[in-house]
Amino acid sequence: MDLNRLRQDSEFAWRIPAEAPMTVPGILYGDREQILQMDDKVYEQLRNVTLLPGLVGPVYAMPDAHWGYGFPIGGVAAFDADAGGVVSAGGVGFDISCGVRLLHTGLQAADIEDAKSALADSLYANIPVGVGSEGSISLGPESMRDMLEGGARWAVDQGYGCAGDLERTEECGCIPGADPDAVSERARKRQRREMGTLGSGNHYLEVQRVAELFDAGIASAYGLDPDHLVISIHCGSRGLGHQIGTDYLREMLLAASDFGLTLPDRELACAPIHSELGQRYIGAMRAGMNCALANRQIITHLTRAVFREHFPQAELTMLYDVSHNICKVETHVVEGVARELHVHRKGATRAFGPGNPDLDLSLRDAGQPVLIGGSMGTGSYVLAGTADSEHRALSSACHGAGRAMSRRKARREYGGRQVVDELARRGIVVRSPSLRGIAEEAPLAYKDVDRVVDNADRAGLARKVARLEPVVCVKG
DNA sequence: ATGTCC
Repeated sequence: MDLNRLRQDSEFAWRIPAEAPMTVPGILYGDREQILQMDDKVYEQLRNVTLLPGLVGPVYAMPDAHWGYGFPIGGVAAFDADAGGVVSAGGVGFDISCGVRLLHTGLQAADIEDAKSALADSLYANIPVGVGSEGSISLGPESMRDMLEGGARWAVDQGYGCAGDLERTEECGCIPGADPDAVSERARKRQRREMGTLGSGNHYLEVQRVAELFDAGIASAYGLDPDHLVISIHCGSRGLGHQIGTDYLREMLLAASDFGLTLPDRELACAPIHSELGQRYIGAMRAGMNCALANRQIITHLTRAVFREHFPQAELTMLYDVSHNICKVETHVVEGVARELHVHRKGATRAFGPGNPDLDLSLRDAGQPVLIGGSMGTGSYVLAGTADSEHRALSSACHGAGRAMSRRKARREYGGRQVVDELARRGIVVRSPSLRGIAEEAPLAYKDVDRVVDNADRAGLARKVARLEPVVCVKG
């Protein structure tokens, strides 16, 4: 990216000045080198977002930002419904409510050293993974509706997990306002047999070792101890979310001229929040969020069953579950005024600071756990939302390492077998149905997650708490 | 991300 087009606000914040016809500036977070290496497409896409109506405050790009569909991945944008604000299917992304759930195991790294391979085999055998993977659960029309309305709460009612899980899940596991009738028949059909499945791409289930702590106080509040094992589950709303995205992108594009919207990019198709279409999309998107929450809840249940076989003493309890592809209605103080905003976070993690009433009391003093998935074979991180993150980026932080090269290029550069062997030499056991997928997800196809997280911390988006290293990885 | 093109 050409730094000459940016104004440097601080060591870690770069501004696209709000020149007409832009109504708000764009802010990119990261160090000089990161911004320099960012694709020009991120600049172009972030600038395009600033041209949408009803924006409040700057639009933001997180340090892991890269080229996405319409909005950059790692993008944050907030709209005021009463000021003509819009909701955008491309601003949420195709994988609605993709997110990360982190579980404690109570085990130490040494406890599983001799059983890593067997554990990997069991996890791989019991948790469906890969493109089009199906589980043993099949939802009829009534159950589908209940799931779309109930989310993880529905899953717990069905026997997948316990009430304690919900206290540690965003929205207590169920976002209100979901509208199953706004979800197409095709979207539901695609999801019928996909509950409790990981999917493909960058989705995974990892057993990880707590490798380093950066804030002992918050780590203690989160129950993170050195050398303890945790489990990260990264997945979303599978075929249902994807179909909702596809359906509404098409509909929003066709309706754009009726709304008098001139789109800077077809991929930024959107609808006024107050329009019938906007409201219908929000209802469908919330159903997609409940689907993702239920999905991660069922996978939690499957994971517990596997661990019970191998380690009867293990107790899998929740640290937290948070989405990084979603539009949420939140109150934020902008220029001294509290406003209700529709905050789009696409590849950006909500990072509520201490005292936020949405947090369970057990987490409220420490702030919200911000769960960052690294690339395969590299570190993952737990951060904490801070009071500062509110005015830095509407309480948002990065979501992962962020891709550094396209999937196609990664396939040309790396062999799947070679990547698996290399990770095995480092003691990381990988199971996946797709060597091609492994090549696309090669660690070097991603940005340096350590640097991304360092800069998220230094930019004041969230505070570093712990670094996690992979031990076992089940990969889509 | 995705029954990797209805």
